[in-house]
Amino acid sequence: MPHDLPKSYEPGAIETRWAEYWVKEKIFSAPTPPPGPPAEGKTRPVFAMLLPPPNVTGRLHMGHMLNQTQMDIIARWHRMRGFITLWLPGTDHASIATQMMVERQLASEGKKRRDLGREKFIERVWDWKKLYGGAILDQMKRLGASVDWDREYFTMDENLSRAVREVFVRLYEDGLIYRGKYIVNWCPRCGTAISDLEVKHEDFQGELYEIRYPVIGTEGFITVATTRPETMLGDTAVAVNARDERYTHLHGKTVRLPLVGREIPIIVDEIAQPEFGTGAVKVTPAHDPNDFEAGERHNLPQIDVMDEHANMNENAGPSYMGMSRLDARALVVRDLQDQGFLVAVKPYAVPLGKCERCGTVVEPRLSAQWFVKIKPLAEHAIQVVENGEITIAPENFKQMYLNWMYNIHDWCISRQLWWGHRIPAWHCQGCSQVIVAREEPSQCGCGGKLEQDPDVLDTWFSSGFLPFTALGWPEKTRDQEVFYPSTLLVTAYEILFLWVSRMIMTGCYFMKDHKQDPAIKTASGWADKKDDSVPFRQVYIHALVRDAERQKMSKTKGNVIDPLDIIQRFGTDATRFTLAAMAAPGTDIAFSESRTDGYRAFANKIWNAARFMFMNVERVEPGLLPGTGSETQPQTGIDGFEAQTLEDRWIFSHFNRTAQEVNDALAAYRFHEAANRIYDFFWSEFCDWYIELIKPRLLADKETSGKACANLVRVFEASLRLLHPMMPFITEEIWQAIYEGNPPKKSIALAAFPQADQMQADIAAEVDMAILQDLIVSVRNVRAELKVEPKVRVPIEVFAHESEIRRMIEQNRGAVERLANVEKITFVENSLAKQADARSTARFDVQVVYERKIDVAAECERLKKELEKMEKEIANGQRQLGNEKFLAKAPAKVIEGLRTRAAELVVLLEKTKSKLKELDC
RNA sequence: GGGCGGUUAGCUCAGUUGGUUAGAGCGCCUGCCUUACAAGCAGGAGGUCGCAGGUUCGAGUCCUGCACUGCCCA
Repeated sequence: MPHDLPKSYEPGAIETRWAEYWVKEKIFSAPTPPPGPPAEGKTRPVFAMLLPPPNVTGRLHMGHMLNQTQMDIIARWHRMRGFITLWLPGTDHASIATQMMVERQLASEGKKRRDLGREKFIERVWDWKKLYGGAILDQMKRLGASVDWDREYFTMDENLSRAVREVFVRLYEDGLIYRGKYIVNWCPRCGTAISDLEVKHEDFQGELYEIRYPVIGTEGFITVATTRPETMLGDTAVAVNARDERYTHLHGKTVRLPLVGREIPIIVDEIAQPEFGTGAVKVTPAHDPNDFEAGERHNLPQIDVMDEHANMNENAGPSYMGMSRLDARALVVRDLQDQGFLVAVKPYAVPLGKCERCGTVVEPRLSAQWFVKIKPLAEHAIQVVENGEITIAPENFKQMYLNWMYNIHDWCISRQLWWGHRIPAWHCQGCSQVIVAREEPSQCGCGGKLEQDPDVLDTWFSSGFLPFTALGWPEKTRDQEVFYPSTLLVTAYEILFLWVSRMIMTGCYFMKDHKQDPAIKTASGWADKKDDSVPFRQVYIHALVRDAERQKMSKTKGNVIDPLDIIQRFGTDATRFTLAAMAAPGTDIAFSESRTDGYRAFANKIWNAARFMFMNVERVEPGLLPGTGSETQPQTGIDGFEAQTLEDRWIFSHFNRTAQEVNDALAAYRFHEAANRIYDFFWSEFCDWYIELIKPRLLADKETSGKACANLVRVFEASLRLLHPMMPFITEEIWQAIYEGNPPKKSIALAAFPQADQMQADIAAEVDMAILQDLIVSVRNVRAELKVEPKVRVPIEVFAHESEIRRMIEQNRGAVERLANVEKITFVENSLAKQADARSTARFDVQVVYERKIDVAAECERLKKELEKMEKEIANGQRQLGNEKFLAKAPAKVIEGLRTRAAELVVLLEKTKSKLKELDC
């Protein structure tokens, strides 16, 4: 890495180069530390994190990018602070999505999955996976995600499949998995059951139909209301509410089901809400989950009138058989009308459940499925969050989690698909016994032939165990002792129920007796945690990335922002920085390119500052290196930095303050604060002031320039380390260049993250510098107002309130002259406040000596505005300081601050007034 | 129906447990190619913090109500 950086900052070239380097050099591999005390003394703390496995069919989207950027920042930050950092990557097999991909491929060949047969089809899926499956992981590499590629897993790998089988069998043996015929969410297009969480609800403008059923033995009718008239063909009762007096006389009667002719009872059940519709509802146990439960309560028959494609079957009767749900609805309504049973059709907002995957309207369907009995698992999972063994941030998601957990339902885990973990259950063709086993049983006890259950398991089922299966479970491994529980899980709130809650439930269950290596646990800061069964100690929920108009991105809306496109245009560093800087906890991110553009400018600024640095190193002292700066252990300060001047002391103090704030912000997952703080430090402090202030020293004699240049390099190098987790690429590029390709570590990612130290704060330097900056800005301001030609150097007169301030300004007069374009500074003995074109602060007055007249009217207006503001503030201050209660109750610091300010304001007010008088306005 | 959020500068958003003068980026206006950077530099304008009450010595921040708006669950 030579010092001569290209003139323009081109992120593309440097980013792909380092992304490849990190992978090739295995910078992020985390070898498992052996048991027992470490050879080199202290036990290193551990930071472990599981990458939420992207779907193997997936392509990187903004959500991934935000998620991974945040994880990467936290991972790199820990690694640089000396933690053994394991970030474990992998992909999940995504049963439905992957199967759909391959089916689509087959369709283009004019084939169907059943033509191939199960075995051949699965072979095709594996072929597909090998060819296209890893795409998203390659995209991750472009992001610089610092995962341990050596440990990459795929949820269908042999060892993970075995673990899933083990889990299933144990849960079954423990009575937590059962099989039964229940109403499930059925997707007629995918041809499989799906879980509650995979159904997305939305309201749709439809109709509420009122249908009258003749009451047997009377001339009367009972009118029911329904949004799904076609299901009446499967009705087995009509329900009314006990407290609904309108129907009391009908209790115990039966009705004749129109179109079908079946005699069905009127039942009394809470399912009928007097306020809804007519107060009476039809009961269709085979086609509605609530009706199903009512049917159980009243022992009603279940008549399934549809097939797996949601077409009407023979139970629907010959007139409707073979029709789709919607066609049947139309015909049923027409027939009801023709036969005089239709009372009314009213517009109604119908809630519809749609398949998350394909958008087809879900059909509640009666079928035999496998379920997890969830309540027993939920108990512990509620406990560990309630008692803080797992923390969820931001806090409001904790409540969301708990609410959901309190109301959790059993989980349907079987899917009628081919691709996935096949359920390890065998059905005897002879005695219909079900055998659940780890290995395929040879035959049933009755001697009958066994057939394996055709269904596979929900993909989330297997993902739910990853925290321990990815660490070698069911074997007891050293990896588990070291890395379980993991430290942190970062994810979007959408995944909170789908995945996070399930990991907590299963982790707590299967790792109940697990103990983390106590030395590592203590070193990592978790000594106070009692429960090592949890899959992670902390959960951080991040926001959603929306488009610039705050719309949720969706393919159908066509407003999807492709992160790779943004990266292409602005660079990964700028894109990452945008996401970090906008990621205030709890608010969604409206991604705006203008921000990214701004952060590319920031990267460019860093680039050019580096060029400036190298230019000087080459001229002043080629071969100059910073202090080592690269111990594995965190270090404070800037190695080798020797403060010579005010600006040296100032930048050193500010660097320390920045390090403090960045560390604090990251510890609290306040990414935007960390990002903004670094941005401000690097640009507004380091570039705008420090570099400008040391320029003369860089051009001075050899000794002075050598020292100045060394300090410049040292602050720069330390700043790069501070920035590295946010902008890994540009910092690596420049850092490597500083060491001319021979750095003390293979990567800046392995160097030490700057730590703060109270002792390095230099308040005196900060105060002096603030005054100096104030003076320079004042002069620039007056120059602009007087319309002094930019190139003209002008003399100024300065009155300092205190001799120390005067001395300080004298010592730094060169800075004032250079940065404010001043010819000469003359100190005067009396206040200049009366001078109309002077600028005043509580510590000094400054006047530019220039004959050009000021714009009196404009100046008057400005001063009046200022005066008004001051008076308001003074009044405010006086009111407070004159208030006994305020003095009694407010903290001393606030009172003192207010008094200091009040004194300043008195001075300023006088000065402003005298100027106004002088101007005669 | 139940629950959770949001409303601050033209735009996008910060503002930690109430505490001195409410901030940033982009945009806008004025002037500069000052040899690191025009992806830049210097200066500037712009806000009764959604509305109405309340608590407090003190409210953008806490409480109540209202309006608009987004999301989750059923």
